[in-house]
Amino acid sequence: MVDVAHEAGVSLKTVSRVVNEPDTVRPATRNAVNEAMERLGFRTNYAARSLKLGAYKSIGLVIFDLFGGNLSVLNGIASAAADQGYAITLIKRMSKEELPLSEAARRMGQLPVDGMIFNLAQMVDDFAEYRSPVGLRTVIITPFEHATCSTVSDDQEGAARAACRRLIELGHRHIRFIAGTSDSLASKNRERGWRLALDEAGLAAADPLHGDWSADSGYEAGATLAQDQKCTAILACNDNMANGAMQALNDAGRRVPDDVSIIGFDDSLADSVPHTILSSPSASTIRNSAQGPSKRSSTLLMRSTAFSSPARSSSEAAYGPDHRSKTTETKRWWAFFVRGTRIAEPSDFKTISPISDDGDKQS
Amino acid sequence: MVDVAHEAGVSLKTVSRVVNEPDTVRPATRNAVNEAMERLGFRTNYAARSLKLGAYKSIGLVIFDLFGGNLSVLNGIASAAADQGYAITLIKRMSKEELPLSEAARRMGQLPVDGMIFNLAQMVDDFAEYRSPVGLRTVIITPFEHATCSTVSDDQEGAARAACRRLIELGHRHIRFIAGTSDSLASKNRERGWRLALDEAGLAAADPLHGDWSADSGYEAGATLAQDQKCTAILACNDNMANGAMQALNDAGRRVPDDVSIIGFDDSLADSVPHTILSSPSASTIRNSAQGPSKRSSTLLMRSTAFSSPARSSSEAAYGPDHRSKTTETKRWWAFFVRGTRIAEPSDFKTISPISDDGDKQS
DNA sequence: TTTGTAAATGACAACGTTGTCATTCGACTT
DNA sequence: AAGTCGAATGACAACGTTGTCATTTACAAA
Repeated sequence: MVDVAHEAGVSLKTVSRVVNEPDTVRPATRNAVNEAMERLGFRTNYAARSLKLGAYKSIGLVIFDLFGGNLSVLNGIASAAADQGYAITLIKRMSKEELPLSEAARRMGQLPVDGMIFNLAQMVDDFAEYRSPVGLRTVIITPFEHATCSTVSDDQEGAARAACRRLIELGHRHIRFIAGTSDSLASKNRERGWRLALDEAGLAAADPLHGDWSADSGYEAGATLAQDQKCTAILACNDNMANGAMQALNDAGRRVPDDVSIIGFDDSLADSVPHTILSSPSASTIRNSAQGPSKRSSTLLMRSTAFSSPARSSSEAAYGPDHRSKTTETKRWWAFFVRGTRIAEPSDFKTISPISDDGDKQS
Repeated sequence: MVDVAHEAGVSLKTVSRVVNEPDTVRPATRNAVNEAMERLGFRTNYAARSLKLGAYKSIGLVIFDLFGGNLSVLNGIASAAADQGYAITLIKRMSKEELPLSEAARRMGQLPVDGMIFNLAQMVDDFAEYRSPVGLRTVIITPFEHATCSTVSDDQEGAARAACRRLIELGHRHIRFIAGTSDSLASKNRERGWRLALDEAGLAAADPLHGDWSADSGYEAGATLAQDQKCTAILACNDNMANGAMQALNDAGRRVPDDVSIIGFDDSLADSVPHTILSSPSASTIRNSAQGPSKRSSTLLMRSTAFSSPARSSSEAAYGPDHRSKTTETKRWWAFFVRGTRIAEPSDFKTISPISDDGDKQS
């Protein structure tokens, strides 16, 4: 910058102004400075600026893998951050055990970020006792409340419940559930929603089947369910498994959606990864979007880390306890989708599942 | 840090040493400092450190969307970076037109990164005239050579060629191609490889069909190809389309793989997004991994931006021309996969496609 | 106890920017 | 032409860390 100032024959501060508040400097001067910058290939030194400003304009994202719903989260946060001129800095968990919250926070604390978002797809051991490093706000995407951190979550339970309710309204009586991996929070909550809807209707919940999110595991579950002649509807915990189950049912001679209705959850990027629904023209599924929590969490974070005071110098301000408010939100961000298009209300739903009410075999 | 030093009764420099080179400070002192840090919740200020060191230990990644192969790239770079203690900072293109290289570079130049990687899934207008900002090395993942930037690329052409060759070896004579979107570089190169193999064998290349990566478009193409009775093998530009085509063929009464062999390309994360192959138990496909270029490009970048001199002060060093070497690499990083497992050589391949050599209709 | 030597520690400047506040400039009024 | 006032610019310190180099300390040998 000193070179630019010299080249343009102005002071350091003027160069700074041209960069940050061009309106306050005369056009002639501004042009001179801009030309000098161009000539010298000047780029502002981000470290120095951050040092002065006390903020990085970047939020850290700890994500546990790059798969399904997590991708959606990454996508949503990247977009929301970009809108506010924030960058996102990514830490990905490598192996299953590797990254408890505290360790992730420690690593993130080393990086130039103003705050961080944990996308907690599965429960970790140190969730309860985790405390965010002072001065580095944490927002956790999880359905559980945390003692000190804000949490945000899509209402997966409500989504599953609504879907299951709709199936019940349509006359289904034996609705089975294909769960995801047992460590998945989303799977747990969807299962809870499914049970809830059945309970409300006074229906019994047959044992859920357990998959691992893969279409293969869905196929396996579907093969088992094909034996259950009573079963006329299946709630699968993601679309891969729904797809697999559908194949298995077809292979077993049970038609989808004629004999059996299948509803899946799709956390993939709705616009760019339309694999399940599209890959099988005869599939009947619902989607729920996971973009809500990601957008919300980044907003939360960016608001709270917005440039408040130019620079915090007193140790009290920098290291003192974090008195900012904590938020706990579990909202309905999900929505019903059929073949890529959003369904306004579950009432539009009947297109999905023509039901043979008690026609077939139901004793 | 000054608070920690005061609390522990030592100098600033000693605190710095405890953080960076703990071995050089006596255990007693070290403990005192560590306790003080603990008590005060001290985190090193990354901006200040970077300011002194002249490096951020972070690489920027410009990615055009979060889909298919790009995901794989993100994954690979994130892993490689983490191994070296680097963070990655992500910029995602929002809309189709939004982000030419120069604009992306400008934005990235604002961020605390030591270098950047462009994952160029499609050709952009300003590719040729793009020049990386001085002091901020660029590596581009693309099959094209660039005048000043290093480029890295998986040999997509070679992969398609090898796949097509294998089909020819197996007796196929009419092998058709389903292309991806026309702006895709990968699609272009795979098409080239397909043509090459056919040329080499003296076979004619029927017009390629054009999809948009979606299974729907693959279905459509498959429906068309089902009419072509001569066609016994299909090379689809990704697995989604392969899957769609397979469905269409099945629906048209042509069995896969009995009547028609289908080979797809899968750029998804091989380990975590096994949708196509797994979703259809009867599919026969190949995969090629895209992790190679991502790993290589980040290595390239991290090597070239490694802490050379503690801090660059002279304007010559900071803003002078970039004399570092440029690399252009197009390697065979791809590999054949069948149902999730790697096939050592195309010779293991015959399991895929039982062929009715000239039995059927081939005049 | 004294000396010699290596290890441990400290004082201070510097990294490149921006905030504060003082100063200079330019244009408009009288 | 002098005076006035706001806009434009500049001088300087400060942000929190680390490198350099000087100083102190600890310990072993004499």
